[in-house]
Amino acid sequence: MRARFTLADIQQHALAIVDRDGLAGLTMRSLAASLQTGPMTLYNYVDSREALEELVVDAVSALVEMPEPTDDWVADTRAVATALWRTFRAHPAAIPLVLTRRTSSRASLAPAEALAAALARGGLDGVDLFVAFRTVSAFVMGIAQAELAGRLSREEDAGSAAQRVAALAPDALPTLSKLAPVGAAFTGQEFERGLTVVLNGLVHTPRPFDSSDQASGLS
Amino acid sequence: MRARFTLADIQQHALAIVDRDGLAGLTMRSLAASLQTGPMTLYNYVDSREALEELVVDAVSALVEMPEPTDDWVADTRAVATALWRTFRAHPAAIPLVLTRRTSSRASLAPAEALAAALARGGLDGVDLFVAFRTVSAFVMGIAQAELAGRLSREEDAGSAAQRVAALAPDALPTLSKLAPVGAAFTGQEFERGLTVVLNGLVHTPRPFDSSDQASGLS
DNA sequence: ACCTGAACACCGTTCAAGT
DNA sequence: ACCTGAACACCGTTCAAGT
Repeated sequence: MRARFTLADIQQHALAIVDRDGLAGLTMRSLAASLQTGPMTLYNYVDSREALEELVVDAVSALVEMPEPTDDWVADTRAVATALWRTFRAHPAAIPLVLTRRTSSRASLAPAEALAAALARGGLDGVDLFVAFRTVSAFVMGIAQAELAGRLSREEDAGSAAQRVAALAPDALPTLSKLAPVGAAFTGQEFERGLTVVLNGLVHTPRPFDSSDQASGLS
Repeated sequence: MRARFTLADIQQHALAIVDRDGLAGLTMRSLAASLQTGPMTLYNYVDSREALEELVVDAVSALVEMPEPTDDWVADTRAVATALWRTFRAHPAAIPLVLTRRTSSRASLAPAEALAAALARGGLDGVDLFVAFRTVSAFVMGIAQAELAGRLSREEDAGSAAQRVAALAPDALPTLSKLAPVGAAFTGQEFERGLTVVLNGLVHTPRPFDSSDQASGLS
């Protein structure tokens, strides 16, 4: 019998389930039901649940709309990071998978290549390029998890973090107590502004990068 | 009958299981066996598996060795971030929980307060303080996941990422192909150097932070 | 009140049998 | 070769019964 499904079918249905029901909603059984077949049929296409999750990561990665390079490497770096951010925002429940599951597919490495290429156009290479790549990646992944995945999966409103902090002794957490209402009111621009900070760091860190070249707080 | 266990007992055993057997090794049943009791006994101390995982996050957070404040806010910010990094490095299997599970315990908010306080000592407040806090947090969390959790849970050696990339068409991934061997050879200093980039960004971004104040790539 | 065994409704996956 | 039902070894948790 010929193959009933394509890998793309499976990816599409799996991502749809994650988007609709969350990560816990995706099981071999629920995916099989979505494809109108039995659970064991999936094992003709996928080795394991782990492999299925990597397929979801590939599907999400393929949705990143890569920008065209320009002559401004900082703007290009920002554009790639923003493209990743937009994709994560559209599929927040999949973020933990993207952070956790390692893939080597073309789809998942294409955004990484675009990011590395933009940084290389800024004259970074060798260890400096590696550090810059890891730093921008870590920022994008970390803020996506904190800002997008946390909130949605837990059905938190914007003010709940503030309430949680307020419930504790404010004397022991004076700075967080002041910060919490700001965070509740100010949503959706952390990414852009935080990315500006990271990019300014890339521009203003002497090369080669070296942690002994620490900027003084008095400058 | 009096309580046989304390919450600290449960936290200690749970974290020990995660450290030894990984996240998948921690189940209500394995934890109960470790405590020499039945699975249902745990429900006298913990509402659910989710709550148990939050307890593990608290246990990890409590291990962060908070530095004393000095008169240098940049050094203090670095010290708090580094303390977090050291704790994550000692318990890499727990990192996905720390990234994913939200807690409001004193233990887990203490490092956050220390970080926010260090940034506030640098003159940051309001939205700028919030952005700076999120940015440093995102960098620490993101790089911990990428550098520590990924490698250990998958038993990857340092060169496997390079091999994966090399296995693909290098023509399509020219920058990553050059970058992969660098990453394989250069391990363990991404955090320090990346953190320097982020801190330099904080120092060199005009206040109030605004993404229109983007540094030019020509500076 | 605190404890806990039996049982239920799941889950991923092995195995063996179908076509 | 590709498909797939039955069954196995798990899992978190409800329920009810113990002390």
